[in-house]
Amino acid sequence: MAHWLFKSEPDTWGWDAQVAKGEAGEQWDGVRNYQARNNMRAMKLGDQGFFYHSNQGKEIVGIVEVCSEAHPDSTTDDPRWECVDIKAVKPLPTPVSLDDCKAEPELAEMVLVNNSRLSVQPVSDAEWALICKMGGL
DNA sequence: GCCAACGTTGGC
DNA sequence: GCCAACGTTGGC
Repeated sequence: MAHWLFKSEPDTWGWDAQVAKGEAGEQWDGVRNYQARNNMRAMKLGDQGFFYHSNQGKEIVGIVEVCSEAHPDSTTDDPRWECVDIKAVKPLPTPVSLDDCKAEPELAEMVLVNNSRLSVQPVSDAEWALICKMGGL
């Protein structure tokens, strides 16, 4: 199973909002970046990802699961943009901050560390396992 | 609030 | 197809 990382500003769409959606989930709309879109196209039902708060907190706060594969983004008429639906699975007992990731040599290659502007990122199996551990899971 | 990094756009 | 200009993102 592939793993991912979704970034959002908590002011706009935070973990609490995601949790409030429950099992129904919510489309991860508003992505206007080809790399991010391509990552979403590659997602399969049941894939899991981290939910990251940018700007405020700058930490991974929870785990989400893809509950609908890529479909047209309903917030635009532009057919280029697609998005997946995700639902909250569980919070991390201990949020893992960007600083924590930077301080961990094994995460030096992480996209979050190297290309923080990409809003939907792939996460390797090793990174996934390590961050879950760091988060107290 | 600033600014560096990055991606996209559009003129040529 | 190149590249300068512009807009956006996100860490600090």
